Amino acid sequence: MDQMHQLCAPYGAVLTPLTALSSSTGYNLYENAHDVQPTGVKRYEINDMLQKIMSIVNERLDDAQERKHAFNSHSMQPAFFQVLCEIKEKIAINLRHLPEDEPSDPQLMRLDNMLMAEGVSSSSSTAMNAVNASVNGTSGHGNNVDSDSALDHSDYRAKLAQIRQIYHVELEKYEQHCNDFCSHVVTLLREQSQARPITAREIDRMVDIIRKKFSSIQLQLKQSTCEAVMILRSRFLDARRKRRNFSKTATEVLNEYFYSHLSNPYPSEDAKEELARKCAISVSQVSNWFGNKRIRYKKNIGKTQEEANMYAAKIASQAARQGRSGRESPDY
DNA sequence: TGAAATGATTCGGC
DNA sequence: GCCGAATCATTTCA
Repeated sequence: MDQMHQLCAPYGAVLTPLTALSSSTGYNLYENAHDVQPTGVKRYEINDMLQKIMSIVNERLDDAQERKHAFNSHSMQPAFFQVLCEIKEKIAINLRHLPEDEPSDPQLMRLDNMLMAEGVSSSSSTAMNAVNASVNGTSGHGNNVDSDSALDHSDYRAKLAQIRQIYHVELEKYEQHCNDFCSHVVTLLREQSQARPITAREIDRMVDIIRKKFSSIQLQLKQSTCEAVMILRSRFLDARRKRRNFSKTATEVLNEYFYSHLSNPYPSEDAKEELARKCAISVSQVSNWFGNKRIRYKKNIGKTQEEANMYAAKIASQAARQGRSGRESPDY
């Protein structure tokens, strides 16, 4: 009887279900040890059975299998199963109180979106499109760097492809391990369901729990992949690292505009577009150039006077030439 | 090789 | 959203 108490102690109030066993199964466990149950099973047989259960973990697998078989075919097995059912009914976690579907992890969603945008977690063709868009589009520094950056871009693509490959290999490994572990647990629980009450829904629930635990590994993988992509991007696509001076012609065109509009060196949007077109750079580069020029002109107004005079003379001679040829000065 | 020049970015103000 | 100012990162030049 003590062993029965020890066995059931972790389950909490064991005496009640065991008492209930008396009425529900017809076995009276609490009468004296010499009593014989209605089925003819003596109380020491229960102790014997429980002893076997307790010692099963210390045994070799083959012996354990043998004992398990003995337990399953034991005449008291249905009664024991019934006791466990009643214990479970009283103390087990009620699945109805557990949320069925937890909302997706927002951090995981962000990482997924980023990996998708970077072309890491999408299909190969989509991935390459994303990579191309990222290389050609977001660098956004005009075309003055395009001619000699093709090599860098192919290097960038190669390294991104490497990251993508590592990510997929690791993800596959992770999924394999997760599936293996889940199927192992399912097999184990199904086997155990012969000895203790486990429903299919509870097994599914357990699989869900395991998958959620495993998802932290997935999160870590996605995080480190994102970090690798970020480092790669900053190394290859950082504009400041890729800075090239504008062509001499472009600088001349910008300077001509600046010094011919010295009283108000703020080109309109249309003028910026026109200058961008003439200089073969982007509008934002024109804006940057004028922003820098205004500040640096102001800072070094004495030093830049010579430059100002030079462009003033150039503009004047151009105007004179155009006047002679009957054409008006350029209007941006 | 170090200083100057230059294009881009960031940040606060309007 | 544009601008001035400060700063960064790179290129150019003596």
